[in-house]
Amino acid sequence: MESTREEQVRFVLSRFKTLGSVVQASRMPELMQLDLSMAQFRTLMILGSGGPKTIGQIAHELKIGQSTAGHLVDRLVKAGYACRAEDAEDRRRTVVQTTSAGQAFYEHFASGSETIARYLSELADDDLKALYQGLDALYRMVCAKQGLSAPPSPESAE
Amino acid sequence: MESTREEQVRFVLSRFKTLGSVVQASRMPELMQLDLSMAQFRTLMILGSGGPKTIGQIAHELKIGQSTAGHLVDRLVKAGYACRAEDAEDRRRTVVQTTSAGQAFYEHFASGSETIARYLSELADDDLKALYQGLDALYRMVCAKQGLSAPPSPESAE
DNA sequence: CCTATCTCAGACAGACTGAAATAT
DNA sequence: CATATTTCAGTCTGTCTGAGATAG
Repeated sequence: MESTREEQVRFVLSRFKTLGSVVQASRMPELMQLDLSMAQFRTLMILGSGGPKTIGQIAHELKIGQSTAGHLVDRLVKAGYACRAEDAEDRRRTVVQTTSAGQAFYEHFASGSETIARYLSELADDDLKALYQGLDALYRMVCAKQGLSAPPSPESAE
Repeated sequence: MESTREEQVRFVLSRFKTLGSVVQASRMPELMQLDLSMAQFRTLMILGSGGPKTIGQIAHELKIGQSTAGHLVDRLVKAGYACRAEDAEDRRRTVVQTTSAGQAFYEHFASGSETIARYLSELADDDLKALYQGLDALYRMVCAKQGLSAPPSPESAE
């Protein structure tokens, strides 16, 4: 491996790109069958990434009226992707969150990790270790740049 | 690093998951502004991943009528994400393909590699090398499992 | 005549709004 | 009374279909 640093960066990037295409391909069947409108899809993505939200918060993030946001949530609930619960602090508020089906769908879309998982366990020992080291370093870089919470040690991994 | 293989697999997977969430977060602004319906979005994903297609092929893949597929393509063309060209072999056929804007959107969605690129170049040398080795091994595993073309050597990356 | 696409007319669903009703 | 959400018209846009027109 005698390539320059710059070449290595380009190479890693191209691998990320290719693996991204594989993950995207794994998303296609679900995307085809998905019976959600774009507005509903957006709502599901917001709930999946941002956790439970009130109707008002959803309306604000999507820049639509509360009436419309309520309708969107209605449909997500009917489709089984979201559910409502009363807010204990203020019973006027309804907190909306993903169901397990909704969260699973979001995660499949966000990371496609089930797709990766199928290949990962068959890697050679030293390749797995290398991936371990490289991804962890990348993760820590992302955390640092985004000012996220201190990188948890390997032991606390999900 | 004294973890077992199984722990390492779980750890790598959790890192993929987290990085996937970061990439997903980077997709949100575009997703919010995206003025495409779900049917149009699906069509764009098909064109982006599968290359140029005729109206008939698109209709078949989406399991809709050719009339509807034609309308969907119309809108993608108006939105600037796709364009039509005559098929040289059979001038009855119209070949539809993504514009550069459409392809860029697809790739942003599929891999989110621009997001990764921002962090990659600042990794320490040995972490970058490790990522290089690990991702390449993973890529080769994917190629092997999917019976894809023989893994190109590092030099032919991209 | 056959095939690929486009055009047209019409049914239907979802998104969205603003105003009024309800609940806390 | 103020706030969060729902309900209630009503409009608009997009999807989809099938029949018929057009082109190769």
